[in-house]
Amino acid sequence: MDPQLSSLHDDVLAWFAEHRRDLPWRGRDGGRPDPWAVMVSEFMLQQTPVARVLPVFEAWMEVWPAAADLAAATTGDAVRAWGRLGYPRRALRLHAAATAIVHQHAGRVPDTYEALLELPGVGDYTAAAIASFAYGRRMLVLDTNVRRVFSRVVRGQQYPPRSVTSEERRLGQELMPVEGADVWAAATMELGALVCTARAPRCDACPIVDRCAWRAAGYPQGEQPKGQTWHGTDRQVRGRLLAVLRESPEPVLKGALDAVWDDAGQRDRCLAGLLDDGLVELVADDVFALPGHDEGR
DNA sequence: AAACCGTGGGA
DNA sequence: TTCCCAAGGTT
Repeated sequence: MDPQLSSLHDDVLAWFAEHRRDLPWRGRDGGRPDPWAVMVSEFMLQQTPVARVLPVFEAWMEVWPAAADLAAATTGDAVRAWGRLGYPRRALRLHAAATAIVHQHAGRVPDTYEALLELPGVGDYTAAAIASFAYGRRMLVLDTNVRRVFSRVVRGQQYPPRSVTSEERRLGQELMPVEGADVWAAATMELGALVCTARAPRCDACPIVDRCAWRAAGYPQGEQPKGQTWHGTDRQVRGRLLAVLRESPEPVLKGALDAVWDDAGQRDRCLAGLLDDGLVELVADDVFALPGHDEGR
């Protein structure tokens, strides 16, 4: 192997060995983690910071320690347990994935990228991550952290392209070690999360700062990806509506939902959208709840 | 393929 | 205070 590449691996892996966080979905003392725990964590971590996932993950695994346990619950229970993680459709998709695992995979989380990709809510990143972290398969795991690290170190640019390019895949494959690709994936992700951060990178703590093309180029400022609007959007309204239902143990009257937003047209459209998505259920005339409220179990 | 889908902590 | 953005996926 290219000796320069080999020393890059060594430096990143040595840094990881020292600074690796002991997260509950990671395996203990070198052993493989529980695939279901990996899967739950990956769903929760989609666009949500580790610190906010931690307590919800612990509670979730306590209640539903296996896919079959979640599949036996109602989707409403899943949405409520999801709490304030955001993007609650992920809770529905995780529930649907658990159901598919029970019915089509005998309750075991699939161990191939292809089978994982078939599950609801599992895209390229999540399929590769589960196959890698839970089963040790040699997969290219390209998350936002890895893409940022590679963009800076190799391309010399502050930010990666908006969406994954074939060039990034080619580079990622090239850099991926033959052995221990799973540890390499975790290490490069961790480096991006803890050191090579988006906002204020801690280059003084970086194990490969001397090889960084972005640093060598004098930290040229890339174009900021344009932020998403928030105030006044349907997402904000949906969030408020669902918060009311999530925090109420009992179904609520429409009046309680009407109170969260002035614009009645937008409010009703959002409520209809939530019903359509399966995040909310109509219990009776003008009475709403999270789905499965009266199903029992 | 661009737009949509939540939330809250830190800079 | 405002803005950024965090282990993406779906349509």
